Amino acid sequence: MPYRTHTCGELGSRHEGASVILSGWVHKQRNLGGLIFVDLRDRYGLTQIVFNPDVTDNYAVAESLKYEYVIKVEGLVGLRNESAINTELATGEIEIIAKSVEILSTAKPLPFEIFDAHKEEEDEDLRLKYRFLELRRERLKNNILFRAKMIQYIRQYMEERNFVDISTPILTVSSPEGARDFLVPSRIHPGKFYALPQAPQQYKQLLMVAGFDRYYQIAPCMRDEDPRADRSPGEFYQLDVETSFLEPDEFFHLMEPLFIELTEQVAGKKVMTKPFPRLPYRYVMDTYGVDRPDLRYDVKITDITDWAKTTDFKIFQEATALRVIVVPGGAEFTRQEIDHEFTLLAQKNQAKGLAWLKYSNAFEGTIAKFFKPEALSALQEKLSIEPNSILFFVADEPFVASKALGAVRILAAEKLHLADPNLIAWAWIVDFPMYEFNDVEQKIDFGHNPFSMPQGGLVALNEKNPLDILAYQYDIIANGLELSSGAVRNKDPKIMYRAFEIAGYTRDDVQKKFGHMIDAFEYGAPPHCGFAPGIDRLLMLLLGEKNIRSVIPFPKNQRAEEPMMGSPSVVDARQLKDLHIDILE
RNA sequence: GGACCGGUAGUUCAACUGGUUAGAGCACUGCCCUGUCACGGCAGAAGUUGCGGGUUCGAGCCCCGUCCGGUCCGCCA
Repeated sequence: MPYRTHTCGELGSRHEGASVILSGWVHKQRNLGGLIFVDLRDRYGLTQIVFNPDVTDNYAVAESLKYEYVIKVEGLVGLRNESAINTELATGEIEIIAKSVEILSTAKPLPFEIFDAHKEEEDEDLRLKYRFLELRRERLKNNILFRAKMIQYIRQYMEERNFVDISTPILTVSSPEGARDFLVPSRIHPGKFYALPQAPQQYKQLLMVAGFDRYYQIAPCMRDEDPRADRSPGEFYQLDVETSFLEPDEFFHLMEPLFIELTEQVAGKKVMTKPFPRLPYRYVMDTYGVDRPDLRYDVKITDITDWAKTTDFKIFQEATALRVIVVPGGAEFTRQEIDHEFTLLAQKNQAKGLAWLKYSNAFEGTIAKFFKPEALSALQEKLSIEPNSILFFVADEPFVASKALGAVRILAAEKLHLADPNLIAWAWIVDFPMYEFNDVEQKIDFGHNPFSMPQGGLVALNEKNPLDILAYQYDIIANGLELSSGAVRNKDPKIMYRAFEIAGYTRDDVQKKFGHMIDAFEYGAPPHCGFAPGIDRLLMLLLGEKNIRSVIPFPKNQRAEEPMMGSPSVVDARQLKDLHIDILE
């Protein structure tokens, strides 16, 4: 006898009278005394079972059922009476009139209920410890199913475009740049360590040298860094992509439809702007104060330093720069919110203060009296302010003003719900600076990826101020999330040596750390570029989840532990001895 | 490494300005109920208020320390 002839999600009125067998979990039960209803659940759905002492051979077993028992039910598909139809349920037109029931597995009382529609979330550590139970819940289950569907869609997209799926090593070598490595001790080589890959960056470039031309991989990446709400602790997956013989423009054209299709067809949401805008890094930093702005709402930072000079308000007049954002609908913010939330936030971002004016029919606010009517009407003309708006001003260094207003912009949008949850505003951020100044160490560092090609090549490196050199480096962003950075790679040994030299590395350093890469580039390296969007972040974006752990089947907690399996764990002395490791203390 | 918020029954939350025996929903146990679908009704069990110390006539509440969790900063080429 089979365990089931159908799943719990597929039976309907067309099956009336059929003899069926279903297996699944007892999701809900309603014992009316002499008649028992059970909602039987599997991953496909819910089906109502009716146990009736006149029909069910072993009714006593039905009476003993508890939540989350696994049972097998044999019975007939019956049409429900008109009044008993449940329109909320896919199988709500029918029910199974049970002839017999068998308990396949019992269940202890649960640490939390699976049916959670009306409850708040339990402590996350508890949910992680019983993740196998939380995965039975509708929302998490659907997220994991969506994850599989999205990955399948991506693979199909890539395969159709001649990309080759290639696995790169998990046990690899420690890289001196970037994040902290997870290390794996070697038994055969005392005192030596493998490192888990932070990303298959170097391998994918070597694959381009090998001639594979279009590579992709759903690649596991491991980094020993502290987590965030949008950053998975320890490990995460990237859609790792690299292509040869494509200009950045061609690369964007090749990949952009994937994100449009994922948005529209897989997630059922709307794309804000097609084709995706390409915004230079300097522009977005000035205009939005961050390098991954949420573009769903049209609130921009405007520089009004020229206007400030014409006023009599000293703080504005004497400022290096004055910048402003106009938030439509912001006139409703209270003094409490302005003083204790917005101002504090601006100060946390290094601004000395935050000035504000409300505008309805006229300008209002504590600083309004400092301005002549002509100055205010000039401001209105410049900014075309709609009634019921609030203006936030920061007078400071230009960069500080934009950064502080960028944070204020995000908070204001959250409070006013300016961002449409069904809209995804994709954009490419381009022209990242090749280098940036490290204030702490007082030296020039690579801005992002040291393997990026500088714009202008060797000439730019030799002749321009390093801080003015741009890289062929781009990010893809959406709704305030950075999905990926990417770049045209530097494949010219001469340019590499020079690029590293500017960041303070000697020829010897480069030879030691990246000698194998340079060596490879000396045997025929095609021009190549790529990127690596985070799978988990992509899911957060498409599902509208705020926490990255709700799109990962078995995530780690903030201390990088997995409470269910108990990792990381102590190991046997014997294992340590094999690995030539002594634990200090 | 740092900042902020939190920790009360299995679980989600209450408990007034420090005041008698720490309450409620769901879950759990027992009984009743033949058309429920968040079934209903009656009864019951369930607590070292994270832990340690202090202030007080009296602490879930105030203070100090500590542990744990979440969010953020640092960090994440």
